[in-house]
Amino acid sequence: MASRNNAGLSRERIIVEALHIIAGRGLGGLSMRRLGDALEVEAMAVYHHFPRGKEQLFNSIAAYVTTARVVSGLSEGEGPEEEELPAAGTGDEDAERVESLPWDRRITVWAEDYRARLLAYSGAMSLLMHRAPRTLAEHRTIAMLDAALAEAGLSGDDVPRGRDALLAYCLGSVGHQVRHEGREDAPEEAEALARFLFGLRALLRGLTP
Amino acid sequence: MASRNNAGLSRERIIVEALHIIAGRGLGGLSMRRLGDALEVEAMAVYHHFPRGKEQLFNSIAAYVTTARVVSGLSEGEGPEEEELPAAGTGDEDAERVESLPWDRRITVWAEDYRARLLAYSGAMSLLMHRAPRTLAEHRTIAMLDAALAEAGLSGDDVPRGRDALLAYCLGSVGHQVRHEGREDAPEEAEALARFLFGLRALLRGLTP
DNA sequence: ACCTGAACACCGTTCAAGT
DNA sequence: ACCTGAACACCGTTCAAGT
Repeated sequence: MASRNNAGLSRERIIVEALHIIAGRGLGGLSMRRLGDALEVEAMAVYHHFPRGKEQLFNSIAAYVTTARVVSGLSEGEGPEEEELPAAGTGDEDAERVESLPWDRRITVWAEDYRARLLAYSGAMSLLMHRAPRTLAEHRTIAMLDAALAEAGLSGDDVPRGRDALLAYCLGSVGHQVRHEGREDAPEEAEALARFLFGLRALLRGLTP
Repeated sequence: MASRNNAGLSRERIIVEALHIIAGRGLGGLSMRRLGDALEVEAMAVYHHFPRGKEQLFNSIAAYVTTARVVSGLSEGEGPEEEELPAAGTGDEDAERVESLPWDRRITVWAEDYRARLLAYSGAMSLLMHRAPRTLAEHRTIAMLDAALAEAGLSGDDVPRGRDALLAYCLGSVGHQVRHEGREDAPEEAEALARFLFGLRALLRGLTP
């Protein structure tokens, strides 16, 4: 309405605002026009930052949600559908402390963190079902899981299989939880976390040769 | 166009046609108008069978997808958002044969079947992230899993926790698979199934006290 | 480079009307 | 009971234009 170029517009600001709308009104409540309003800009302005439109915005949201603490802007990937987010800047001491832990603790720390992130943006869970943008965070996660599983004694095909089992379990655990969120027989967060850890421990135990 | 009352319209026909469209053009490609066209009916005719509109249709699709072989029509649930689908009619001999298996085989048979069903309607996976309609099939599945886990030696809170871990793993495993479907580093179905079973065996082993 | 504003084709849903 | 058809408010996206 007031009509002034809002120079602050950036890919990250747009994504954060989109996640805000998703949190408040659900994924179906996110429209380009509403997103524009929230950013105090005409809806069509976001097309300048996401030329391939809502599809690209969704991919970027999926990348953002699955990526550890974001630092700066997003850089355009070279592939047709790629989005890249740089990961953690300030948490390097944490990283060092984590690396000295035994393999199962390392996986557990990662899993709790991943779960918390997915839960924080639970309104975007359905986006993750059909988008696996290649991010730096994904690459690091796989490397970390594979190393931990190798340390646990797995080898050969068991490593990618065990790693996929862990990724699937975390994704599914959050999916299962948000799926039941509105129901009166759904456990509260404390019990949901307890169940998550119970299943994770079982999976880790069963994975060990 | 030709304009004749297509008396054959029913809830199930609508759902099946909707799943057809979803399979072909994705969830975003399903519109009431397109659905009407496919059913050779005006779009507004489906509102007579789903008075609460697309939201109710989505809930019914979620119920349909998570429910074993459907037999007849869908009956209206009494709760505000409930949909009910009757389960298996012809498979009773199967059920008897399955009941005589050891607990871990019973769970594995169920898991493979559940996975296959989710995979068959993989375009609707994102619908399942925010809808857990109470179905007869869900109730039976929980009863079966709880009984099997009790037989395995679990007791107390470990039973619902173990059961949720299994449900979460199956959901997440399919989610993880369809999530990576377009990517060139995605395993083919044979390897995907192998990974699914590998993780399931690990989880079952880890769940046993 | 970054944003606007009008335009177009499409969408979900309501409602009065037909049979 | 079951379906039609017009209408309304909204949507994603394109494009020419502004600065």
